[in-house]
Amino acid sequence: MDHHPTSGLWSGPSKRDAILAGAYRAFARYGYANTKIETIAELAGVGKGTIYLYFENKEDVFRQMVKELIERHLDALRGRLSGDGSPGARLLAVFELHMAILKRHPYSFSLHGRDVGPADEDLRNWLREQKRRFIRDLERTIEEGIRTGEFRRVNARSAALWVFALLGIAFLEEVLQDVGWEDRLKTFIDLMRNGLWSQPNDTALV
Amino acid sequence: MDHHPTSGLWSGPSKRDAILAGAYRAFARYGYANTKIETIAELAGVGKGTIYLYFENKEDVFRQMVKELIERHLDALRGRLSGDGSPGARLLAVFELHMAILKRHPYSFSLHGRDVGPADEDLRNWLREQKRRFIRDLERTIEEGIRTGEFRRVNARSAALWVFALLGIAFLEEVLQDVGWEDRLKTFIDLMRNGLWSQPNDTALV
Amino acid sequence: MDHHPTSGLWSGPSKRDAILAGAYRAFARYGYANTKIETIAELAGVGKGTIYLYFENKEDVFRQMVKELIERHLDALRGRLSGDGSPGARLLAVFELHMAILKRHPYSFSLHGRDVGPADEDLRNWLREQKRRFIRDLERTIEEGIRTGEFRRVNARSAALWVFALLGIAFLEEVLQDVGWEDRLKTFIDLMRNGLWSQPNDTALV
Amino acid sequence: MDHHPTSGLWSGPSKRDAILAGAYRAFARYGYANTKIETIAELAGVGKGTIYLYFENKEDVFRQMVKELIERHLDALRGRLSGDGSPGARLLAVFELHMAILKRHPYSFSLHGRDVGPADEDLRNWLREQKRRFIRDLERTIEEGIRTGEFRRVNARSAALWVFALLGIAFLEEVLQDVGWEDRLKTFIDLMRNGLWSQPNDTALV
DNA sequence: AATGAATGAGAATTCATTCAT
DNA sequence: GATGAATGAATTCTCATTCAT
Repeated sequence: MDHHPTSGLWSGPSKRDAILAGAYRAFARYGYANTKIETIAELAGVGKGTIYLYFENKEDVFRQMVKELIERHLDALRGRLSGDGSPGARLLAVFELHMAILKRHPYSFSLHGRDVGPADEDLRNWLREQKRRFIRDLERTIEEGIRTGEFRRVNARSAALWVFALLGIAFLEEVLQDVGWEDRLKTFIDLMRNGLWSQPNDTALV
Repeated sequence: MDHHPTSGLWSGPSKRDAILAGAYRAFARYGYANTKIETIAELAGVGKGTIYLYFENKEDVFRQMVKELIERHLDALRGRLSGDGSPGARLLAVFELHMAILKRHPYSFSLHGRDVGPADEDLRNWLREQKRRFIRDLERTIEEGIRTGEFRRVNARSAALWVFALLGIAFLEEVLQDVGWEDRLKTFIDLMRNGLWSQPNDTALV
Repeated sequence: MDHHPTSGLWSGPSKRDAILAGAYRAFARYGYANTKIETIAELAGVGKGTIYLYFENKEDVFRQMVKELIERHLDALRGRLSGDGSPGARLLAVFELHMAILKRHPYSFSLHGRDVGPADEDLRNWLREQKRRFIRDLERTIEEGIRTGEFRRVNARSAALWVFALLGIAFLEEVLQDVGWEDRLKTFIDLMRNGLWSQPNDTALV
Repeated sequence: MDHHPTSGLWSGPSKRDAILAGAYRAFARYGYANTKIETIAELAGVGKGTIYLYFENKEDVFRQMVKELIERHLDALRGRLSGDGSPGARLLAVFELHMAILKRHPYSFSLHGRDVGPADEDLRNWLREQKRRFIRDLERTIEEGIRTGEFRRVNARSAALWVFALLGIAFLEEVLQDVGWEDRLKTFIDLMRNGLWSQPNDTALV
């Protein structure tokens, strides 16, 4: 069984990692506002004061936690994007991995979808930049697919946005638990490939 | 001049509306934890104490604000979904309206996607129910389209999820401002109709 | 009986005054480090939070308290310095008032002599400036006395320093309680007037 | 080169001395409350834990530091007081040395005059006792001078207080840097000898 | 109804002190 | 002896909520 790149989030022996792991669980469970530093410390198995040896304050713990979380996730996806196979195969691989990660880290959801904590300007900018970079990577892959003829001739930039949006399906986790992951993934990929309409059509809208 | 159903969110003269409008701006800008009741009062142009004449407490302000926001948004979309035209045309109309609303309410996305505030069980359940209901409506429309032959024979439930996910494109608002709304919308709809791949293909994944 | 200008320190009805009065008592009794904000609040008869409506933080309470205390004291002394009578008489009046104030405000001592709290740069500069100003006023009075022939021809600036140093006698309050105020004042004034030596002498030192 | 008794305060190679020297600088600069044990350790060039090998706690560091500082200073002055020469000459010698010490140890004044740290009963009593003893020594010298006719017939106890107060001139160090030490000392001594008034006068006050 | 000064429960943060290395 | 990472008791400070006006 392969060791999933993100399954052992903050599993290192360092106090810093222990704190981030505790913060992850606490924030996911209670939301930012309802998480006490003391709770994080308890979950991390360290003293309250220790947190302040490694982080500025509560907001800083949150910020660094989110940053590492997103960074690892996107890095993992990027690994697939620049892997082997045709652009289409790589795009599907990204999808597959994304879903797998979310499946194993239900908490991750809460963070994406629920309470990204204080709308810290720094964090917001960082997130924006990360998204931008990832979308750029998607764009290049799509351009390549267009060149090889695997993809239709679409606006690569907009298509990258579209693919990124599809990754947002994460949000729906808690919405429909009655649809199995397998089915869901299969349909998504089918739609991504072939679209919803039975007849090709690009009549102007409205 | 048509009066857009959701464009004038809380534009009424009532204090309650003023408070919700202030809360909307404050929560979107600072996040739940960093928003002070006092700030909401200032933005609303009322006294701090007044808020407690209309709401139970801070969480209640947040809850009602989100509920009304989502309710109006989804009601508007539902109006299009049950309007005139073929299932496909109605689906596109929903898309179009969704984008238009987000265009006018840039803050809105923060609330949809990220900062749903405190881990309030009640609100979370309500949101889940709303999404479920809306997805069910999408599902029925897609089933109808499949029956009429307009759509391909796909798993309607999963396809509904997929469409809902696409609405999440809202997130990208702040990410890529260099892509015009028109272009983006056109490409999205094209992809939704026809998919990204040039050759129809439904080989099993992996 | 005349109402002493500094006897009713912070006797106003305002919360701010009440807090400063409480702070005065608390700091004098326990020293800066051992004074809790809560204690000040209790002595002031207000809630803990109220203090933060009027002051930045503990250090700010201390700073403003000292400033007002010194300001009133020096203003009172200055009143005598610019009053009626010959320069010599005015100088003696300053002395007399200074001693009287210290006699009535034993706490004041503790503050002067014991724990002037955090060596806050701002406060230190302010104190220095106050002393400087007061010494300048003393200097002018001494110059006037030299002109009128009441005083000997000395370096007025240095003499002003000397007089100011004598006011520091305050410190000795707690040292020798066995010497009565009357005797002490009489001797001090005598020495200030006539010096300690029986024979005039200005042989070079060393 | 003469080894000035107090000039090389805590200059020994022992850790204990290094700590006291660091504490001296830290307390003088930041005040008791704002001085962290860690800062003292840094200034002393030792580890934080080392301090607890030589001292009970923070208060103990402060107490011992002040005690040694004052003890050395007063011992040095006492040496002059019981030296050679007439009582008047010895008094002037004390003055001279006092000024010299302050000149080399500008921080010193903060400790003498202001920030005697926490309202530690033990330290306060010790300081009172030290002052009392020194003033008694001054008193004896003055009595001797009165007997020999060098000094005028004044209340020796009050005169001793007066002289001690004059030593408080230390305070003025930071106030007036534009007056040279030489001029200042000369004027002070002149005033101490001859008084400020040109005509002997001991009319009762008030 | 409307207000905002006042409050204090509750959370964040600090830092003297300990103790394993 | 020396150290400094770790700790949690003790304090500062915040801010939702109340209530007299």
